Amino acid sequence: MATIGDVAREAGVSRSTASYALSGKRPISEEVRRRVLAAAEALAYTPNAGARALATSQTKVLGLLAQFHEDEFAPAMMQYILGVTDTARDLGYDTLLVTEADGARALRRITDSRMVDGVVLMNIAEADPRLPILRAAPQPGALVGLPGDCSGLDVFDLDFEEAGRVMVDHLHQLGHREIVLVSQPEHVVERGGAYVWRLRDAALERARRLGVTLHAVYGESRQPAVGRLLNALLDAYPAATGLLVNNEAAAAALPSVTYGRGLRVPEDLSVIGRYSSEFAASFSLPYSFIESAPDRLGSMAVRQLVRRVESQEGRAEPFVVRFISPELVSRGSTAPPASLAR
Amino acid sequence: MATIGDVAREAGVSRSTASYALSGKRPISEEVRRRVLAAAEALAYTPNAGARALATSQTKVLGLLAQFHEDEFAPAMMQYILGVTDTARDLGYDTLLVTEADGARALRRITDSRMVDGVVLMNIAEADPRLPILRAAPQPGALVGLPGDCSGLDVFDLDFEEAGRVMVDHLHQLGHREIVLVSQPEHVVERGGAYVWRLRDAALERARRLGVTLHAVYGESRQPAVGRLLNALLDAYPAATGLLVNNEAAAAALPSVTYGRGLRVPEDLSVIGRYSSEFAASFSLPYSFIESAPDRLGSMAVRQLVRRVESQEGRAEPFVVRFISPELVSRGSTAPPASLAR
DNA sequence: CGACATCGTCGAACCGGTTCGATGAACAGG
DNA sequence: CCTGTTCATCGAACCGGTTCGACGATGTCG
Repeated sequence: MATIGDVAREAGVSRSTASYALSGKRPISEEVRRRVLAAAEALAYTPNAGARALATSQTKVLGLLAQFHEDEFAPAMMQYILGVTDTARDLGYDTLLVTEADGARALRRITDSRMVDGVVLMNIAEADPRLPILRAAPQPGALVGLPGDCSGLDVFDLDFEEAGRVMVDHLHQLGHREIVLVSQPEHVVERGGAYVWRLRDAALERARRLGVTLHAVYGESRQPAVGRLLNALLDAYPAATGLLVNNEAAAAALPSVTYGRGLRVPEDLSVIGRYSSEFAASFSLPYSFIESAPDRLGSMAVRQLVRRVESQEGRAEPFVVRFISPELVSRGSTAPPASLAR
Repeated sequence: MATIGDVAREAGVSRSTASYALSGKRPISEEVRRRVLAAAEALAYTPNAGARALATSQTKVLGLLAQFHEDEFAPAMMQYILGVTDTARDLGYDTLLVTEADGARALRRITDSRMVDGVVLMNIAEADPRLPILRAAPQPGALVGLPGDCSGLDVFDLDFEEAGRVMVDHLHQLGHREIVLVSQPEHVVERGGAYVWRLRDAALERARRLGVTLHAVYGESRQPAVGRLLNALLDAYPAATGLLVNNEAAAAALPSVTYGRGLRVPEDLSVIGRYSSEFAASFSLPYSFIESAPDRLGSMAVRQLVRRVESQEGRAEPFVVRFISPELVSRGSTAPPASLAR
């Protein structure tokens, strides 16, 4: 493999001149520049990433820490990851994907060893053990997900509280007065998945103010448990006319449950989900839903991260906490309850 | 950040001695070793990855090239990726995930710059433009998926031909004589997705020999197109009693289609899919299926790759092409056709 | 008691880039 | 003609590890 020394020899100049000719960081005569570029081309020269990283303290690699828990729904993750890798590449960075169970140790490893210029953290928990490590790390970081303490970090997330209110408002306006909200499994909450109760508590609060009865329950993340749970819920609350689903697995399982019970959507039951449009398309979900915009969130996190990485102004800027406001995408799965129908 | 020079000074020894004490590559007195380890601990020393890569020509990073095409089903990809990253980490490697559209250029970039010690390629096409680059690269590579020309490469894939035969045999034994096979969209085949016609052609051949009528058609990868297609198929072949689905999106969409038509599985229609058990669980699919074992394939590819990376014997070993034999996981979605029922 | 292994440690070189200060040539101005 | 710039290029140092050969202090043996 050709080194810059080989290129310099081929072009008949010194190594430093070759370097400057290639980087353009100092004026070089047209003649020499041409010779160097020709030599680099002829030898198929590509700089050695390790050597460059050592010299410049820049790796042009970003870390992406994603955690896959047994009770989470892996397919929904893909869109976040693609948002990050695609945007990173557009900005000239490669992505180191770390899925290690011990996220804190993994984060320490890749930051301390200087493998990455910055890190994006996903699956943020309320009290995430990775955050103290990230704050102490020499590289900047960005979060997709809102932790309890955002200090010293850039944070991007869907506005789950507003999402909860939008869902309740929408059904209330149509005339619904008894609604069920299916959240993620209790495990997700115990692990610190704050977004679950952020949406739920906001929804409960809004329902209370509007005089709507809202039954908020934990869901399951797998079949057949999630199907059984949905059936049990519909049995337990026969008067409920609306169903809010903040749980991808439950949303994916719902069509077969309603078919099985002979329920028509929206005539017998109005449904609103919360997931990405990609997810909706993949799983053929026929429900109106709050767009969770995973690709946009991943992309935003990377852009902000790269700004901090690349400029000292960026590094000094105040930290941002940015919420995407929930957009309700209509698929016609809501209607006034049967009791109000003419 | 502490360097090995800092550790050496703190321990009162030379840099080389500190290095040997940490690596154990030369005998070091117990006393000195203790001092060095204590110093490293005290200073929270972590070797700089770039410097180490430069010195040893080893990065301890593997590249993972995955392509996401518009008309493919992204959620099914996740399991392959996890199989690779988890196994890589077990063996001491991190994973650089590259999803660039121009896979050939991306491959050249990460191999030429020596960012990775080896590469795993996914979504292999019959005549994959990345293969010549991989063969010329200084690092070894492993494929998940079977290309037209396997020379000089380690290849891992499901035995799709056998899968096609198993599916047909199974339905034939139950008494089915007219079957529909839904494959991936035509685009996937045009792009070189050889696994599609490997399964299809083997199934057609076996059906011919058994005197079974097999209608092989291209599918779609999205809703609502895939749902419409399934309905159209069931209209077009009313006498068909069996359905083979080599298409994740079609399998995911099938439950609502059968419910919608009032078809019972397996009484009115026997169904066999081809996907992973993870996928089946995520999407609540109630069908018997050929296990595509993405995590096992990813894991096998990484293990073989690491063997080649880490030993000169491994590097010299003959190249392997290894097929996972298709396992039919029963979910009770097949039965004798209604015409034979007592 | 001197020659010779053995053991533990050190210094220097190297991996392949980048970057700073110095140097020499060409040229303008006094 | 001499001085002072400007411009292009070079040499050397540096980033932070690893590794080879050498060297001094022991201990062993004749």
